[in-house]
Amino acid sequence: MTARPPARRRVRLKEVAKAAGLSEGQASAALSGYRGVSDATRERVRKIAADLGYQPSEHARSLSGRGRRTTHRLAVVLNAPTGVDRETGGIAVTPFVSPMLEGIMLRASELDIDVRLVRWPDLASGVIELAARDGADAVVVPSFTGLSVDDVAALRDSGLPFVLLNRHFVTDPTVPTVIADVAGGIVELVSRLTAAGHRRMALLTEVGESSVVADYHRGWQEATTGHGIADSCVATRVSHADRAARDAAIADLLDREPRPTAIVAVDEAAAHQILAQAAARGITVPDQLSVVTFESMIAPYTTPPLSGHDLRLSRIGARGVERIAADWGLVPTGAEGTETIPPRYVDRDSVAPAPTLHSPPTDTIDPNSKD
Amino acid sequence: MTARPPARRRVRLKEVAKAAGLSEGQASAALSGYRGVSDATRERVRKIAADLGYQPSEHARSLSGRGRRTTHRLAVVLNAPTGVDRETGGIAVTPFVSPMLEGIMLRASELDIDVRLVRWPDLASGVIELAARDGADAVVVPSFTGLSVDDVAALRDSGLPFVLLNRHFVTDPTVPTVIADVAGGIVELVSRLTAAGHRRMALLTEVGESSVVADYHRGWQEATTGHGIADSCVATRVSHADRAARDAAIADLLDREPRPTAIVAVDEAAAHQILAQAAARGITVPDQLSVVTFESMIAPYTTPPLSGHDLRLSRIGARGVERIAADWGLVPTGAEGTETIPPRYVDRDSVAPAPTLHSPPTDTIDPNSKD
DNA sequence: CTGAAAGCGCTTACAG
DNA sequence: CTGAAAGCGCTTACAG
Repeated sequence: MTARPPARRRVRLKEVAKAAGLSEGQASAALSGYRGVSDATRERVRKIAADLGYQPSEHARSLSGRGRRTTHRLAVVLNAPTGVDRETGGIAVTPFVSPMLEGIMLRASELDIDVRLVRWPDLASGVIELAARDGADAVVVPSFTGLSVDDVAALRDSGLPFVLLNRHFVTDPTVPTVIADVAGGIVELVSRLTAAGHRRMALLTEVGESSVVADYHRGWQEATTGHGIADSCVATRVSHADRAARDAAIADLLDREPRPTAIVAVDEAAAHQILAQAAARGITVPDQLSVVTFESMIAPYTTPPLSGHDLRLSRIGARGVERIAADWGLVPTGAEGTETIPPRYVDRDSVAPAPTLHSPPTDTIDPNSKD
Repeated sequence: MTARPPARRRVRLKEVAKAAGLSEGQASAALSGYRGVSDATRERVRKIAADLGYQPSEHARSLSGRGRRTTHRLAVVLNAPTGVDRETGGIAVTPFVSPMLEGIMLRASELDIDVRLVRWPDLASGVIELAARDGADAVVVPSFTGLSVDDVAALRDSGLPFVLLNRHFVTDPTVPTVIADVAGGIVELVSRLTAAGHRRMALLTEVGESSVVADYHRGWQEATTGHGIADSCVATRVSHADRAARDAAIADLLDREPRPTAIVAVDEAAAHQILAQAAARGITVPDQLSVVTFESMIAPYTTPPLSGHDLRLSRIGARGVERIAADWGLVPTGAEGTETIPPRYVDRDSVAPAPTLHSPPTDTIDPNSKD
């Protein structure tokens, strides 16, 4: 049991009104209503309320009136399989969701918004239930991999404002969403690497139907084709949950002949594994191999530190909250439909110009190699 | 603007009652009241409510009755200086608070509890205000470094259940709190290192008045004294925010003669810095120097991977929520007062038996050294 | 076991 | 600009 003394009696509006010699309606208007009240009395009532320590009940407030400005409640819907946390014994959040959630919480805090995490196997009916019982005033859905257009329709039907995070529909750009511009990031990255002389590159992403993963591949396709190096580049999908499979895919990449001179691993743990396997093979990074990632939690601490794009996921979470807040009139209205946050490239130490030798180590060096 | 169709009219209790041919009071009792209702009608009303899609209003629920079981709102109070997040432009959460917050969110989600982050320079008045306006039903305070006994008194006065995380008062063990048993962790660690032959050890902690830091030093004092090696051990406090100072302190530790054979750096970024400086000096880890940390986010990815105690901060957050939930009758009552979560030691690769040479490298080896 | 009423703490038409 | 009343959607005494 935690400490709990007798709760102090709360000050009600009635008492404030009485102290001010006014009716409740008057006091209410003076304090928060839009009804005309003379500045003098308004000021007087404010003062009295403050002195008495009056705090309006949020429940009464939202029950009366037609949903006046009160505290807003935001539901953050997590999709089912995020893994079990052995610490809490409950659900755990993935490395991708974690920073988004932090951005959500922080921005919500600044805007006085309550947040509730909810977990529904069935998003559609769940959200409608939430809406019906005052359980939430809006919904934000981070990284809902399996989200379908039907789910979005149900979301619309619920009447609740909503926004999708890191999930979008190319077929319907009007769906409110905030995503990282990973396609743009990949395009920029391929240009950067190409400029540094790289021709043989590899992309390693997650399997699954995620729209974000699709973006990586779309950007990759565009960029490598644009630079005329599509034939010497390879894009691999692997399940990061299956460590053995992931490590085998990495080994395969490293043992290829000719070996890629640059590998882009979206997942930073995979990038770390590339560093480890490269070290085991005597391949030096970045001299013989450049490695880039799209995460930035452990990147500064690997050997060498991993260069990469920071997806700014906490910013995405924060922007999601702002989109909702704009609907509520809490902040100025900004973007509509699909909104894109550009990733930010951070150069650490794992990227260097392509090695001039482009064949297996046994070959001689050809300094004039152009492929 | 996000999508927002005309909100569907909600089903009210009155309509359920009418459909069932009962009064509102009857229907209410059948659905949720403790008042006697025949099983037959209860079942019938339930069915009708479900068919109609009835969802009780949480606002009405908590406004009427005397605070019946409805959704609970938990305020998480963050202390002021947690740093500014350049991503969100708002406050950011420290590496210590982040996992606690995640544990809180996750466990709260499972128990259907809303969470709101609040940030108050003045904890006491803030909490009282929260309580008065229905802004929260309980408060959890993670890592409130500057928390005083006066603040705790104010917390008690608010009438809200509360729990402190990672902060305790030895002078008053009845204050509800959940902390990591860092003193116990240090004692265990010193025993482990002593058994591995280490005699010259160093502890690196944060400056400041934190009760947790005090625990580290208490455990260190106890353990090194108990093993009779207090004279050859050193405990250093440094501000981790001041990188230059931190790095200088680490350099000082590494350049000492004789050099410590084991360094315990609570902060893992500091431990990483030790690895980096050791590598620069040609000191091999773990052969010539063992390094241990008390965090575990980047630890698996450094070179070599850092051994260390996992403080299980997300578990601490989850337990904090459970303590509150027990107050609300949501879960069975458990611990009272100060509750301790033992850290878990994870051996990676940065710890080895002490090197037999105990003098500067220029000396000869004395295999019989007993210090 | 059941009906009809009062009331939770506010806000907002509706009259003056 | 101001008073007095109605009502938000529920629950809980209070009578039968």
